Amino acid sequence: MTKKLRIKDIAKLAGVSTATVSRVLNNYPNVKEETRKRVLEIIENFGYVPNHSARSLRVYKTYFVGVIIPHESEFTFTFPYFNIFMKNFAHRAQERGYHVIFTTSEGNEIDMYKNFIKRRFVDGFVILDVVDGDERVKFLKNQAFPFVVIGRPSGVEDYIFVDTDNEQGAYRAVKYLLELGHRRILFVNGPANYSVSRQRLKGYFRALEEKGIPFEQYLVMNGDFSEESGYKLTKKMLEKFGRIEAVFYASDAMAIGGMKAFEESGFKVGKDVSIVGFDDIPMSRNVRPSLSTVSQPIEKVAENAADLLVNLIERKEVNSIILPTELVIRESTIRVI
Amino acid sequence: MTKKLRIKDIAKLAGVSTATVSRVLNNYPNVKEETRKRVLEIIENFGYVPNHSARSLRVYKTYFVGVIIPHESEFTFTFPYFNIFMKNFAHRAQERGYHVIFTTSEGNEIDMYKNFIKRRFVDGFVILDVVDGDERVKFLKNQAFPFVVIGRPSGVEDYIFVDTDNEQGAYRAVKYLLELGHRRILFVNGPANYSVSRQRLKGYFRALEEKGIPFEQYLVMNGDFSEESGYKLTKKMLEKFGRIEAVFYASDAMAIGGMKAFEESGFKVGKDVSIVGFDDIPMSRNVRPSLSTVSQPIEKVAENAADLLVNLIERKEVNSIILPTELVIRESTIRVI
DNA sequence: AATAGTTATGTAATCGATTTCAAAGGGGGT
DNA sequence: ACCCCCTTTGAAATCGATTACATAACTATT
Repeated sequence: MTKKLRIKDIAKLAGVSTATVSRVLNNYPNVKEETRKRVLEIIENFGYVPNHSARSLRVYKTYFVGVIIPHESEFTFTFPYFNIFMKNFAHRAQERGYHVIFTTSEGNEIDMYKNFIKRRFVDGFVILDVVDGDERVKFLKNQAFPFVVIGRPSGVEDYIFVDTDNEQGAYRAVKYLLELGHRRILFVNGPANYSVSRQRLKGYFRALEEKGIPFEQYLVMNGDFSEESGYKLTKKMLEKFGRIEAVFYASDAMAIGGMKAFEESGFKVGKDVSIVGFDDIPMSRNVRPSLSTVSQPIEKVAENAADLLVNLIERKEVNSIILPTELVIRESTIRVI
Repeated sequence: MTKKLRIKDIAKLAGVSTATVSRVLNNYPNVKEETRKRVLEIIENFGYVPNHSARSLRVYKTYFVGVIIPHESEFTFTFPYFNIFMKNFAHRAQERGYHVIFTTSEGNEIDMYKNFIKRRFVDGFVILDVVDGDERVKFLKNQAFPFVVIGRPSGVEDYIFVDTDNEQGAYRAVKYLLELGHRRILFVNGPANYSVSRQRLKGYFRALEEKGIPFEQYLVMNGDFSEESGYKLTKKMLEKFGRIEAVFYASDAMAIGGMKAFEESGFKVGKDVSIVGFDDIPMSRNVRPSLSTVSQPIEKVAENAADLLVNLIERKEVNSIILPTELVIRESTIRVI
């Protein structure tokens, strides 16, 4: 292991003081061009890089941002593409000079955040998997600590977020089902206390309204985004209604659960019944029939989240962002007129 | 934001020196019980937590470990369950007092590691997605920097790893196909320069040998673990052989690609042909027919990796670990005698 | 040539912990 | 009362950077 170099060593080698080396490192203006060159050359030759802890201690910044996931959370389902998010978030953050600390929390989440802040582990947080009135959002807001929310919970105010246009996505999906000729469209939504659920319901409502079709409360139910809940709710609906024309599910996982239920009851999805999901998880391309769904631009969500968070930390101007979704048509839907 | 507390403040409040507070914080023996109590109470009351950078600087340890993923890597496929790995790895590391820094690298990977080491970002690394003669392994070994490898590459020596028993897994899968009555079993392996491929080939070979069936080189081919490569190779085999009894794929993704190819050619998987995958990714449960496969204990791999890495960092005794796999029988296989 | 105003550089303080070293305090034995 | 030894404590150095402040060196102006 090459022995460690300190700023002092570089200073001695270049025949200057540590202050000058530091000025060169941090691109200060008042350094003679000749000196700057000499110092940079030595830094380059010896491959010197400043110690992160020392710098961090002095400037009171860590250049780290935190991602904390509840250990029990089924985030994989409620926020699909988690790894794609992480990859793109970390990448963009890194381009901006920050690194990501990833951890899971067990029990009291807020304690984890408190601890991170007090220890000065990170300069900011990104918050995933939020619910209405989210305690973490309240806490961080209260602490005036930089953070960005993925999603758009209600019951808390005045925070910076990145979200996809759920209302628009649901609207397009339902509108498409209507255009195919379906009239009675069931909607298996997510949990009622999620803002995404509220937004998707709005979209569902708007599409019906536009076509002059009355909204019927009994056609809407709440699952928990999981495959199992999709399966169970579909079973229940089949018992209740006998025959079903079309269903819009608020997650691909629920839609896939629903597909199983239909098959078991002898209905062919994409022939006897049309279904549309939400998320466009990889599996949706591979189920038989492949699933028509609303696709979310996760990469962009991640990149924007990183940008906003860094801007927030560096006190630049920031504005929340809503990204458009896209309807992907596959085999699970069929025209009836 | 509650104003920040320093060890000095706690010392003053408790009427002792900072040295004593530090001794209490770090559980040193020579502190009078009465003093310890008083100091602890104040620490508790004021919610004091030591600054991480300062501590880090002084003790020359960061209590961080690094996970660096090549940005272009399709690790999701070659190492499925990436998020499950991360979740469990981070959780166990945290239990041991360490946190995870996650990042992606672009271009020269080794530079990234160098940088992390020189900056003293982390105390150790875990390395995923390794190939034979992996440069990162060589580099870190050479630097004598603590690291743990997931998998077991050849061409590099004397490193600590956590691996699943690929040889055993392949052996069980092929043995099962033989027991079902199949005789000519094709094998779509992974890339030849991966140790997992070599190990799985060994298992395939052993199972055949045990039944006295001669090994035929032309029945084995190399894909790249991706769904597409499974599809293409299967198409090619169908052209070549006309009819196929059974295939063992070295990844579920390839097996699922293969299923498509069979269906397109009019063969019913689980009736006309038996196929077995490897990995047990979530999708395998949901394709039709569901996929028989070899399941890997990712959670345990992750936990063991964290334990080994921390032990390595703390200079405790460590031994590499090989974890058993399990054969999961579903609908894609059928008995023929 | 004297002076003012920049520019370039160095000295030393600082960030907040841990740890070395020295010394104070307390108890036991003679 | 004295000495020794062990426990407990504090003062000050230290980790490796950045930065406030002081000063030296240079330029420009009169």
